[in-house]
Amino acid sequence: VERVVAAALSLLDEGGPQALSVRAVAGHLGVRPNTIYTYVPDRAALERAVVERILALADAQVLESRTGPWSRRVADYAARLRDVLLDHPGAATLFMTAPMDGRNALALGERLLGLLVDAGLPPEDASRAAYLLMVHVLGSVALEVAETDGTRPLPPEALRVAARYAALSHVPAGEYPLSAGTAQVAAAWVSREQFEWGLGVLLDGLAARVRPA
Amino acid sequence: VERVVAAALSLLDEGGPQALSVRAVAGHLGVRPNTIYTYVPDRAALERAVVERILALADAQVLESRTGPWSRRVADYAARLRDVLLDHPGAATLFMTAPMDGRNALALGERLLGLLVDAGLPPEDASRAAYLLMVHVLGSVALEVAETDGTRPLPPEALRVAARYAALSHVPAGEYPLSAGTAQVAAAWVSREQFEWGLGVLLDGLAARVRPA
DNA sequence: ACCTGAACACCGTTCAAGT
DNA sequence: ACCTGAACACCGTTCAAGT
Repeated sequence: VERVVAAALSLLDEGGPQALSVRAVAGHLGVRPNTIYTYVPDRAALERAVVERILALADAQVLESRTGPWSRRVADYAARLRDVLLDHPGAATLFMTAPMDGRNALALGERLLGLLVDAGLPPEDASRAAYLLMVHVLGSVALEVAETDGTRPLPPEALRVAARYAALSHVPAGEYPLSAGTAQVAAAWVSREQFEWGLGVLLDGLAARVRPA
Repeated sequence: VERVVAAALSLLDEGGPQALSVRAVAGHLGVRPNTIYTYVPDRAALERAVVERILALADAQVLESRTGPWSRRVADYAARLRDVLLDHPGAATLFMTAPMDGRNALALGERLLGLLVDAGLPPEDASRAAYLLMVHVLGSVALEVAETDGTRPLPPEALRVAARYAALSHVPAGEYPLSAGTAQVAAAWVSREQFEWGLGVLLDGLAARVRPA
């Protein structure tokens, strides 16, 4: 089972999202296509397993710094998650598609919840906030990756932003004055800076919901 | 071209995300598969066209109420967008996959930007905020739809939440106390209430960046 | 438990050709 | 401009069978 998931992930890393297929995994293992069904019930399960595998990587990498203000700790957590996902761009789409219901997803969620409860959020709000943060991380990564071919490694951020800027220069300023006037910023929508700006807005909003200690 | 996109959308509505294929569209129009390439260069272009088509529906539905506080207007705008997307669940995934670079996407973005600039955000922040809001809307909808089969109409929210609650009841409280303790809330992650709670957090964070009038 | 051959009902896309 | 036949190189999945 492990080798099957590993093969699937390396196919995604090298060839992007389309590179994953049951037959390709079989080929990669030197085996006939139907052999895969000995290990995995169907393709959807294989995708869920890949998601779980990547979450395991994330779990290892997310060392919870117990120092600093809670907003900093949450921001670090989110940034690490993003880094891990961007390191496997071919698999990023799967996170929007395959339900994150495995053990590793639970473990990650529990940790994030802990961080937010420690911050002083009521448990109900902590739960909502955890999901809000995941939507931000997963959504940002998915949209960022969607503009690439999904192979690893991603082109450097500066290049991707520059390409967007070139494309945005064709926006007619007469018809769309605001969009044209902020093309520089819109080009950088797929950047770490945008991600963290958004995260900052989000954390400010959460701060207002922290109950006085 | 129009009939091709209409056929694609109705396939998605009736059969979910997997129902869209070049061959199925051809079949739906009573024509051979390769005929489709007279109208559209490839499958990716077809998907972009579907996205544009749905954005056109959204554009029609997003009537900008000029009354009320800016945060209310932005929230209404986001909620309408969400409604339109949830009304075509089979196409929701396409929004995380196909770049939103068409005319209708631009028009929608320009309107949102206008709303945010009127609110008093500096143009650069308005641009970042517009994207942040889109990530929230698109991300929330995609994750919400991912737990269904993507056919139209979606099961009622109450049913989807109840199904999640049943699944979450299996979370071991010993290992994941926080998750288990907030299962009720986590079940409702795929609800309008969660969407608007998150939107509220976001708007509060943005309020702090509005420059004094 | 692990693997196979053979088959079924599909894909996206290209090319030369016809009206 | 619109459509076709024929073909190529693929898919996911099932089933009966073999070790």
